[in-house]
Amino acid sequence: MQGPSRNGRRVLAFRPRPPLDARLTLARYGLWGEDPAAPYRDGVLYRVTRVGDRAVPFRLRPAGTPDTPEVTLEFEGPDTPAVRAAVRRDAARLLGEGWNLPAFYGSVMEDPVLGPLVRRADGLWGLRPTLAPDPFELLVGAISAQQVNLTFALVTRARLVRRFGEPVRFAGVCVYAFPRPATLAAAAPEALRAMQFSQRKAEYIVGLARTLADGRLDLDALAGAPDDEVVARLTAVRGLGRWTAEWFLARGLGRPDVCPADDLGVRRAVEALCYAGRARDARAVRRRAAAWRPHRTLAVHYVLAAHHRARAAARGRRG
DNA sequence: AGCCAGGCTCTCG
DNA sequence: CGAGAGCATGGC
Repeated sequence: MQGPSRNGRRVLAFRPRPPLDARLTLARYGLWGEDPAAPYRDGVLYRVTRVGDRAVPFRLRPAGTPDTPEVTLEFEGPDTPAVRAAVRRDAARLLGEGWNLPAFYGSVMEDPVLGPLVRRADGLWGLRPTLAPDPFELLVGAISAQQVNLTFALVTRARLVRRFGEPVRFAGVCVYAFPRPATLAAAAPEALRAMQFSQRKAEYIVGLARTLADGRLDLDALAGAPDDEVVARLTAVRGLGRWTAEWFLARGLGRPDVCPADDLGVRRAVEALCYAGRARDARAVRRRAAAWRPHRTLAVHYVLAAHHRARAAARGRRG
């Protein structure tokens, strides 16, 4: 798996288990503007992973086909087992390597909505939900996205990253390590106000950072807890509600059977694909999603992707 | 101009 | 409890 050093950079090449459409999976990084903690250029994703106190930049370059996927990782730093493991782990999460797509595809083959979406010819073959490499980054991103459009959410979060994150230059690209909880715990909420976070969101973010920095909550430890306990632990923190907790379960912990029905995008997608575009509330969406057990996370991801694709196509036709 | 954005907390009946 | 107000700003 380990390759030679090239241009002073370490190279790791591997073949993930198919099916995996890496381009499709990573496409979300270009959708709502650039994230300085995850710049996506010409199909190559740049990231920084932390190993101890060291910030290690790397980039992920997909190749091959969904049925014969190939990935090249390049990183800059000491070539130790710990560094290689950290880079490989983050790449596995970014590519959603842990999802069991064959089981999901087999399970929903006869579903009237999902069946057509999971066929080889549909174009979503090999799509996998990306898992956030950093749980704190995921939660801050979720708070940023509460109640505002995603473009604006990403703008505010990008300001936060540039102000409090750690810039690293790699292969001519500036990529930021997302700020650590201790850094934001020491920040003044007023500094976040200046980035156009609302007063409440500024308090939520700094409060969460303090809760984590103090050790009152250990996000990594939640990996071993059942879904409902994770939700209870997270929603006990001010600013984290059910939507954020379910998003964390799905996109942070990779739990297979979660339907974040409070999510506006999920609701719109289910309305479009299951109810001919007629309005439905979160309870109705949850009822509909019950048919997709025990693969609701993947099901929701595919419905979202299909809806997004249809909208993009409609925009393209209009000009 | 006005309404909606990938919610959440707080208050009140 | 369930419903409703307030939050702050950008885009259509």
